[in-house]
Amino acid sequence: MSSQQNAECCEPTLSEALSPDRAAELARSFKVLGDPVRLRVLSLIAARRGGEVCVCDITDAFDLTGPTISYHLRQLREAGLVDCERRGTWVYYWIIPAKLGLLSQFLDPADTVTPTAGA
Amino acid sequence: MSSQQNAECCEPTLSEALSPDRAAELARSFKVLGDPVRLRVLSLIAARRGGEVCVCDITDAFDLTGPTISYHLRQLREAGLVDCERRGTWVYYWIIPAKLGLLSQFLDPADTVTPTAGA
DNA sequence: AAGCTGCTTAGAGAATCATCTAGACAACAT
DNA sequence: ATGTTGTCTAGATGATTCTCTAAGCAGCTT
Repeated sequence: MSSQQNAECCEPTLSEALSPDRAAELARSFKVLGDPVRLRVLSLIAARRGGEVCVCDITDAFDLTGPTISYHLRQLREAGLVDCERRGTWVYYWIIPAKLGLLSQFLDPADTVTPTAGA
Repeated sequence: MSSQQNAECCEPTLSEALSPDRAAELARSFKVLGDPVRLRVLSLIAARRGGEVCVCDITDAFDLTGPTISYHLRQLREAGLVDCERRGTWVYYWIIPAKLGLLSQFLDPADTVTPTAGA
């Protein structure tokens, strides 16, 4: 675990020029979000009251094999978007809101120069 | 142009279960954001005072050929993240804040159940 | 301990993607 | 009209991705 390499002081927004390193880091997160299955998995986890979902429930919700779901969960995990814990037989996943918040804020147009009304 | 197919009434957030169609639509946007070059291009456009950037300025900022930049700009355009207009010799690009806002809000953890502190 | 179930890892194959070169179109200049 | 410059399209290619099957580990049950 520990997937944050370049934790810098300030969270970037689109309105500030992005260094190549920072861009690569953010792009990796967005790329992980850029798959419909992963987005649905993430949504399924986030929508769950209690915040935790068993892998078996996720697998049941899709027409995909277990290994495929496992692959997508790993992508989400390695991107720092979710974390998991084994409890006995089952493995439970939950989302990491801080990471989502960082990405959300990066895209937030409130922090971004509005075109044709720029200040 | 006109890339919004299923404009529904409410913008989705992660906290609500995502339909496969909606997930596919959102994933396409995030996939476009999931490339470091495109993210830097978008940042370069968004950071520009006045909100508009000539393609030639973008191309100059990268160690990539013109066609490659053009390819990425097309991806951004088809995702509805930017739009462009030709003015004489040059083509100018600007971002579309509404689209960014939609994606930002989708990821906003304020709209999302916090794990272990769920409602 | 032997077997069963839940989940992950390993490896393979088809599809998609990012990049390039070559060529085309658009607008301006001479 | 012809040439020059800015941008885009077409086609090709190596790399990456998503999915599967097969096999492995972890923990429970008997």
